[in-house]
Amino acid sequence: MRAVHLLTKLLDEIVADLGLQKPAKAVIEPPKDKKFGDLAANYALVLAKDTGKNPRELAGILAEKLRASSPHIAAVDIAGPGFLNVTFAPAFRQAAIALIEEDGDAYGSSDLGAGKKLQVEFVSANPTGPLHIGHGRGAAIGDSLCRIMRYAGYATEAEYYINDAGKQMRTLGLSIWLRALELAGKRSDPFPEDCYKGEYIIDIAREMLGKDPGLTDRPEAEGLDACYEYGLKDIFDGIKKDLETFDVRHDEWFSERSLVESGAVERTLEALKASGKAFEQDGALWFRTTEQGDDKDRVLRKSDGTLTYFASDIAYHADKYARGFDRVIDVWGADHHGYIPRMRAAVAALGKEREAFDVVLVQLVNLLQGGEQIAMSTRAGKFETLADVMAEVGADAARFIFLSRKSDSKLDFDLELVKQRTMDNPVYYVQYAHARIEAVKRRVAEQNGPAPEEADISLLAAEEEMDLLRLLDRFPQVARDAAALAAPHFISHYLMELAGMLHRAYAVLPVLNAESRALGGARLRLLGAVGQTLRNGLRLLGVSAPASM
RNA sequence: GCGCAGUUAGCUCAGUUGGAUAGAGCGUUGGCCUCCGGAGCCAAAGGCCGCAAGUUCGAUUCUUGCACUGCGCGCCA
Repeated sequence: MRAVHLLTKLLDEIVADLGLQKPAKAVIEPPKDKKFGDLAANYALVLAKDTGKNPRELAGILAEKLRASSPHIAAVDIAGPGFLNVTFAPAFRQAAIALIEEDGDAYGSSDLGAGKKLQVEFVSANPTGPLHIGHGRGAAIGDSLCRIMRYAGYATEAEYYINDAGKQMRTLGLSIWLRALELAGKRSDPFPEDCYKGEYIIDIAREMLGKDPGLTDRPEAEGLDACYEYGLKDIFDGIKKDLETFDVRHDEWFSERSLVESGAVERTLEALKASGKAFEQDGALWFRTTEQGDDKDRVLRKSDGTLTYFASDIAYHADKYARGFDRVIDVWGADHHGYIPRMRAAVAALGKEREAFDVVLVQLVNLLQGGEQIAMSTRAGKFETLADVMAEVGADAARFIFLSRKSDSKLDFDLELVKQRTMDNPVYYVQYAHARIEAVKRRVAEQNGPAPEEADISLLAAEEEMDLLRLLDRFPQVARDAAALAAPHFISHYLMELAGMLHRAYAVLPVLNAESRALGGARLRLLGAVGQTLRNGLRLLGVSAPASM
């Protein structure tokens, strides 16, 4: 980031000096091959397009001015069609260490979000059963996103939306009630198809009967209510516990029922009618979402008088903005993608700009064991639930796998692989890099090795050392990109690269047996900076950075 | 039928404002432990970036068409 900043500033000044407009498509990035230098700029290429001049000629002018512009720039080469390949002076590279030491846990943070209030809503699973592995992926992505956005300067809150008002909830109460009747020997009809058939429903019913043997003697309406309330609480306690085990925290648990009961949904519908966005037809109330590009208009209140899920969802999002959030990110299962256009239409109708609402889609997780698919929707699989999977592979490994793919692509989660400690399972590779650095620090302290105070940073000149410095310098940009594109996998990929570079350097650059204590000390500080950066990145993923393994 | 995603090495996947010789891990083959942690390192082989057109100095990236895979298309939630 530092290097990019400097070069951007210098080039912008030069372009302005020449009386040219900074091209919109100007980009500065690390070249694919490090033999091209530290950073490559395409300024001459895009300026040539804008001005109609020869790109290599322009590059020559820019390069000459750039060479004279700063002592930090060691070399500027012109390559290919007109790239400017810039190499920085070693002292400038080496200064990254002091910067990282100074910034510490904040190295890589930014003010991209400028303090704007952001809400990330995720998991929000219907409380009709325990969380499964797919929810785990959503939880990992949502939680990591919160950490990344917070790091990038957004005032971020995590929220769980509880769908406790709809038909599914009545079904939950009914399912428990019927199981209770069965257990009490008062019912022998087949269990209805449309009720929840999971084992956990029977457990809940049994538990209720244990506490209240007279449950099934009560009138049905009363019994159903009791079953619903008890089941909701029981399942929610389980969900909260599962999320806790996964180190996922929500700041707010928002109840759909509270919206309905407070009249907020009705008020929202009235407002939509008043503004002409909603209309009556065929005895139902419709929302004109087609005005905003949806395929068809959507029903808000059915002709039987009941509300659709969409109706309360509009009220819910209105409530989010009313609570002062400038921006909202919903993390949804990819099977809900068809819902996005109407939700966008709703947000637009609420008078919010396009940037105020984003959806991160999370694709399905395919749970495998040794390459064999495990069914998740039935109760046949032993590892059906998130809790079971966590107990089997651990939270760190699971999170890293979830966060090492972009969210919008399918993910095979193979229990055998995730348990293995190989590069098929890179969390250990990254954690091992951190543990190794900590081990070196311990060893150096024990054996009275070189101290940081003895370091002469300018001795860091080996290829591996410069490679590490280059990579460390890139982290702030990676963290920023991850925030800007809501892409946690940028972080995990960067960490794998940094860990790989560390392992490579580790093999050839001893601290204790360095040529001098000044060099050993410098390497110690370099390793310290790598360790700090690894910790910062792992923290953004919610994965631990162990001192030993 | 319409819509949304995906298609990159044997396998699992990176690669966003169009750029240089398309990357990583696993797997395969061959090397490295008197030396701070071998959960590691080094090297080699492995590619019509789904197919075909178009846009231009340049396309894995943008446009269009086609193929295959997954998902979605209700006065369900």
